Amino acid sequence: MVRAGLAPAVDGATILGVDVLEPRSLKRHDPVAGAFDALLTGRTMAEPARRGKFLWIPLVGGDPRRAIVAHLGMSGQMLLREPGTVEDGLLRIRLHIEHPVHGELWVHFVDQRIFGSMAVDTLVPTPDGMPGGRGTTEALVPAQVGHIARDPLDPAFDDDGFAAALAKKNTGIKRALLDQTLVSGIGNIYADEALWAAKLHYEQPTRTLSRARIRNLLAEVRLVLEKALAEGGTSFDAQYVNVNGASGYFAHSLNVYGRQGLPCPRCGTPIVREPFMNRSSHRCPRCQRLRAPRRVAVAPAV
DNA sequence: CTTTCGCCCTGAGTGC
DNA sequence: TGCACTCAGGGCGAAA
Repeated sequence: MVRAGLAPAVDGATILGVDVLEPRSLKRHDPVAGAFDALLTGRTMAEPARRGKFLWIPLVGGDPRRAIVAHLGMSGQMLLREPGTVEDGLLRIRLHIEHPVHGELWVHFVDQRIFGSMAVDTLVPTPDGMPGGRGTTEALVPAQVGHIARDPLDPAFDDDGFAAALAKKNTGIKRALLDQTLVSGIGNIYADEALWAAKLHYEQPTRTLSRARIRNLLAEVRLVLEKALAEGGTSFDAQYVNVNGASGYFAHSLNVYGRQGLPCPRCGTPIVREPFMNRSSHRCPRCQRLRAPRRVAVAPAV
């Protein structure tokens, strides 16, 4: 939704100037190729693309091809503003752009916790030759995003490859969902929601999941991601606004996340919250129990 | 090689 | 009232 909102304003626009108010917001930028502002000033942007939680805006022309890369972290936002707008102290980076139709605009990278960051990065070919991400037809992806898997809403996402990877892994299903090299775009909240919908325990070993269960889980993941996109994403920061400035809460749609002690919407059993990877997992203790594998692979007794 | 862990960061919230 | 402390999140490099 950030990408879709940004697209009409930046596609075809030229960058007139760059203000970096918080250098720490450039931690993804490798200065070897040049300074962030110098690489951007005077360049024209194409349509933004997205893969997982990374957003990038390709620059038109140039050799090598480059793109503005942004990771919004948890608290990051890309906001469109009229020039002269007063922004509060959370503004980290500003792009001053001029669009052939919309005229001059400011693009604000606002990030309270400085977990997100921006960079100028080179574009490299995708190994599978498919478009680099949603929003682009070019088979290019920023170098630093190359190891990130496609997200399940990407038409080029490989369902069978994902299932095959799960069969080989020795880990729990939630760890796999959060592993951005396997599948991207799923954070702690969406993982809990999708696992609840699929009636799976977060520690269910991936190798015990049948193809049918994996298919079902992927379908639930897609529903969660689509709902989140439609509602403008999840954020618990009260000042959350989308690219047009409208408020976008998702919290009212949550079935398990943050609902410990409250009844499971499906069976009424109180939701529990359990420590997991220095974070927490929420699940229904009745709907989401560990399942025995259908076929147990037992080593033959000697 | 695979898997796990700690750190980055800061405002909101909690407890004394 | 004020202070100390905890928590939340995604990605990355280090450690196991």
